[in-house]
Amino acid sequence: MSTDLILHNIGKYIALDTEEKEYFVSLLQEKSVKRKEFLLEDGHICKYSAFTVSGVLRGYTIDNNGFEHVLSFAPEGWWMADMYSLISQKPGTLNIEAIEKTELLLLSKANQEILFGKVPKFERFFRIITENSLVSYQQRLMDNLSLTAEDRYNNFCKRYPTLINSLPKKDIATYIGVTPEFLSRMQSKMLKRK
Amino acid sequence: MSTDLILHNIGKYIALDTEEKEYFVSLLQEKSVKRKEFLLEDGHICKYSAFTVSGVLRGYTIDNNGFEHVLSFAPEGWWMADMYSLISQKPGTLNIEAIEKTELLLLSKANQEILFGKVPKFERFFRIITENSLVSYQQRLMDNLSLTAEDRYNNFCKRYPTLINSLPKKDIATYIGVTPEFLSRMQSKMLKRK
DNA sequence: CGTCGTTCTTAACCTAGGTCAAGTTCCTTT
DNA sequence: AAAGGAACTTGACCTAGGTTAAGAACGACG
Repeated sequence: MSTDLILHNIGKYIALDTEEKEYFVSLLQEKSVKRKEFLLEDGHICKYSAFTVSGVLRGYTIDNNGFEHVLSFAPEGWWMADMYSLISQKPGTLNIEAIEKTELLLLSKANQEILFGKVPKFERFFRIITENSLVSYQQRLMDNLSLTAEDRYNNFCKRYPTLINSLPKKDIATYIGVTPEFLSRMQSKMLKRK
Repeated sequence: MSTDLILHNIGKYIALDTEEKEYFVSLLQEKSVKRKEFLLEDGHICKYSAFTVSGVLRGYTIDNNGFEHVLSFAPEGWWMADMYSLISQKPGTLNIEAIEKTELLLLSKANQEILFGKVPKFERFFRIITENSLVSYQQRLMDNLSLTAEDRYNNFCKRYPTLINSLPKKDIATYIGVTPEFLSRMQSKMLKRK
């Protein structure tokens, strides 16, 4: 599996020499998940950060009434993990499933710690991407509290124009915080208005 | 101003020798903000991370209809910043205000970068607290999508029992994502039930 | 290429929580 | 201690979005 994408990605934030690159890559393992296959199920302990080389992952929780809520998607070039479980090494609540056939590179928590010891620059890399992630969750939280469902949907379309056609509508719905039925009604209303 | 609390706090995640502690402290500046005084206003660029030594800060945004939404509180021992603005050095949307007289230690973005260069361990410290913060925003987002207002209120009371009496109810309301009027009605309903 | 399960749509009805308005109580400031 | 403004409460009414149900269309797999 090609490691170009992941190295390019990291290269945006920290500079690595050839040896460091090779060492980093040696800590990764490849994994392929089929459509609808799970990478992680709730109640289990998350042992890996997953980087998507191709395909898309979906991370979601199931509430007390059995409804799904999408926490995040991980298309090409994105990382995915149950951060709560990964950090605490306690059973988590996230389900991670492939929406389509997906190729991953996995970095185990154990290897990540070893990496931090050997190449401290990676501590910086993960600090930076965690900060960026934090900012986007803060924004999403404020959006949920202050925007209408329609505005949130339009934001989603603007922000992820490529994703919009490759994701099931029901998952977009629960990502932006509405029921699939309501998204459907909203879309037909928007069409009529145009 | 005492730096015991901040050093103790950092000590939970990384070990520092006396010299490193002194160096770190030398990069901080003290600041005192009065009740209702602003530390940062929206439209400005955030230049500092603030650590609360005593008192409480409130970080909130104002939406298009003029309504406030509390993003976070920073009581004793917590950090506060407009992370979006701090990272990007672009104008932000967060207002940071003292709820009561508050004593702060400020670490400027410039000094933080210098600190990372001189004592790389701090990169680890900030990675870890950013990860923890990320996890709590993820949890809060899922709670907003799956719990009723009453459950969110009860969670808040359980999680921050000490804060509950020192914060204005209107701020608790917009933190959990309801109007102050609705929180009021909810509370009287809960009293009657008991 | 048919079929069976998922996903999507539409419609009628429902409810949690919002809005507006008017009072009351509590503080802050002088 | 008085006054003025926040913060809080309560009530009547409203609406964005949820729920339930049933049919239609899509698409994965044999």
